[in-house]
Amino acid sequence: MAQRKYVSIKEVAARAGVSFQTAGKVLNGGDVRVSAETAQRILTAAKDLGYRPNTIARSLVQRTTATIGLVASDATDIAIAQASVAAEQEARRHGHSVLVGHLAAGGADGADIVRTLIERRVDGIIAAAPEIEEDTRVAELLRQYVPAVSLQAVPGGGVPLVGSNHRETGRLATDHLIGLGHTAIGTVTGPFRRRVTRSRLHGYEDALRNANLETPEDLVAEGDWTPKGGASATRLLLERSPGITAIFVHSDMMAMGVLSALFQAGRCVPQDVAVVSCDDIPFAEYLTPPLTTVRVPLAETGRQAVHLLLRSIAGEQVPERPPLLPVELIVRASAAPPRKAAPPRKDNE
Amino acid sequence: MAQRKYVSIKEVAARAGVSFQTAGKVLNGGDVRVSAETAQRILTAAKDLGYRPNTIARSLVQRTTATIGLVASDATDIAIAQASVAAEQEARRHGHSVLVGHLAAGGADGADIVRTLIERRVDGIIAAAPEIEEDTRVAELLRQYVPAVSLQAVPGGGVPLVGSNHRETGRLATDHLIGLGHTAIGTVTGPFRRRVTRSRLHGYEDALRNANLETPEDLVAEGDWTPKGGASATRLLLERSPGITAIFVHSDMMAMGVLSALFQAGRCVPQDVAVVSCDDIPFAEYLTPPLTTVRVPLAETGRQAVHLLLRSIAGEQVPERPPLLPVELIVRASAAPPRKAAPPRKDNE
DNA sequence: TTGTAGGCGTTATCAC
DNA sequence: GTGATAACGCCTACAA
Repeated sequence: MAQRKYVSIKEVAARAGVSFQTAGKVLNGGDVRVSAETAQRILTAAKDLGYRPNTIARSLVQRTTATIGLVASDATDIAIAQASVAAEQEARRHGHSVLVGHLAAGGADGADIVRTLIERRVDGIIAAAPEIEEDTRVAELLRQYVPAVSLQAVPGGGVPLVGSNHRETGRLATDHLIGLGHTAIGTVTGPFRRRVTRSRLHGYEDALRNANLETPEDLVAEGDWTPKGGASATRLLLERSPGITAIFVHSDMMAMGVLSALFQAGRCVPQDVAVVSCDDIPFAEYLTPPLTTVRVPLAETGRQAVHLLLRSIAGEQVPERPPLLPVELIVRASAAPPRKAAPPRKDNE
Repeated sequence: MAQRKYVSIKEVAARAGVSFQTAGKVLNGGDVRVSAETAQRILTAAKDLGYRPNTIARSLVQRTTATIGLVASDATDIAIAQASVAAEQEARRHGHSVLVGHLAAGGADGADIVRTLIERRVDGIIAAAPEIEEDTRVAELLRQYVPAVSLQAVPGGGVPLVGSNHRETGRLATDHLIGLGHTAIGTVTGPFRRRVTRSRLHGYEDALRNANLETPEDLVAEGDWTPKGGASATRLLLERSPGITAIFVHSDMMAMGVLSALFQAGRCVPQDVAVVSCDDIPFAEYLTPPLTTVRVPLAETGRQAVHLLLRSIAGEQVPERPPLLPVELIVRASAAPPRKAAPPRKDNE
């Protein structure tokens, strides 16, 4: 806590008996045309003094901060956390630091966060927060000032979008359920306003349609990505359609709530109700029962976002719609064929 | 993507027909002694041009960045994520931005991350990564350059420590189990090297000792904070001490693995084995069964870290050991009294 | 009320 | 090889 004042390049130079420009060359600039001996003198002087380069000053003259901004969800949602941690690590591997801003509940402060990032002159911004999907002010800022990459739709476009095929995800999950022999398949969705939700819902409908199954509205219940929301959506579903034998859930986090609500309603998973979800968060396999889910490459998405952004920062032209990352069904224990002759139990309701 | 060049205060001034210093006054400096009319002219000029103050330049002269650095764990661990998100939000509420660095697996890069933060001249650093508990290089940097606050022990001290009473946590959990009538109580711990682990273990032993119960080494199995580690520790425990009727787990994340392993071994929770854990992560109540756990105020810890750090940055003297945050037992369904006459089942093993 | 001078720590350019 | 000179965008005096 001795709050030692930072020593500048000049003090190092003085101690080494050279001009500060020379010191600068050996301490930072790559093209060192300095005699080995003076270089050494400068280096030891720097070490003695505990010199730390001042990136702020460097940024000022070079007009680049080697920093990227990350706007993320509240990150109670593990899926987002996965992506953002991976993004940060990847950025650092490429010599960049990351300035984060987590949206408050509701996400109304998205524009404030982005503005701050811009004022700090980040070289680029990654948006990883479904909440700002409809925020036109954020979109505006993202387009106008720095290169940006988004993990969700940006109103008005103009910002490259990375992610996976959500419709395919919904289809894959539902197909699996259909393949097992289910016909009464409900779904617990994300918020309807979210594009991910609608895409996954489309995938779900695609699958049902292909199998000539109906999709009555009773089979769809809206959640909010939280376990709690998943649980209440499930209760609603059971109430409206007690005959349901399978549920496609739009996220693993909600699936926890679904499992919990099912358990409390006395329905066994997978015997009474089969559950398939999306994401494959790290502990999906440790739920009871282990979750059958469609793996979404979250970490990889974060990394790809960084790569695209770095290319964009470097002045390269990057596609606004790079190829979607592949998803994959991970079969575990939460989905099984429906009970043959046994009609759904009516008790516990 | 039009990469508009940033406009500087000079261009704004030119457009408003004043000197750039005057423009500076109204755009930033608080003490505006400028006529309302010119001020207005400057403001509109700024808006027209899309002026964004350059924090970098400001930082250079003011020698403060209004940025704090956060060194965090890989954050697959939700507990850490909770604290760090809360910290970031709180920092922002106080006008500070947050530069994060997530340790890679193993945490060997702690010093690199801190060095980067220092070179970026963060005003202070929060360390939230158990992995660096023994890293003396990190400790050195933390002491030497900027105010810092840590959520875990720092070798050599000199850095204020925030957190909760881990020993009390262990005691509370174990006492609950004892109160329910259990006598064969095992524990799945964090890594032994970690101080948290040892403290919680001490709490566990305190409780057992007070109840005149033995603590054979067989009852202790080491985990690694992950569900997977929790699961294997549990299997080990069941193998060594099949008669166990209760388990105290050192984290909710591991508890998921414990629950899972117990389920697979055919032991019902809580009837056959009672489980009490620590943390109370957001979805603890949605596990099957809902987890009885000792709540650790993770978010609050993050916030307190920010408060302390901000005070320290302001030059205030802060205590190296501020009061520990209180923990609280949350009773849910994963712990019940042991079966009376029924000896532990031997099948499935 | 407004403008001028000087400097924050660095890098870049170009003499010496 | 080395060192002047200038600039990056802003702020804090202080002078007009």
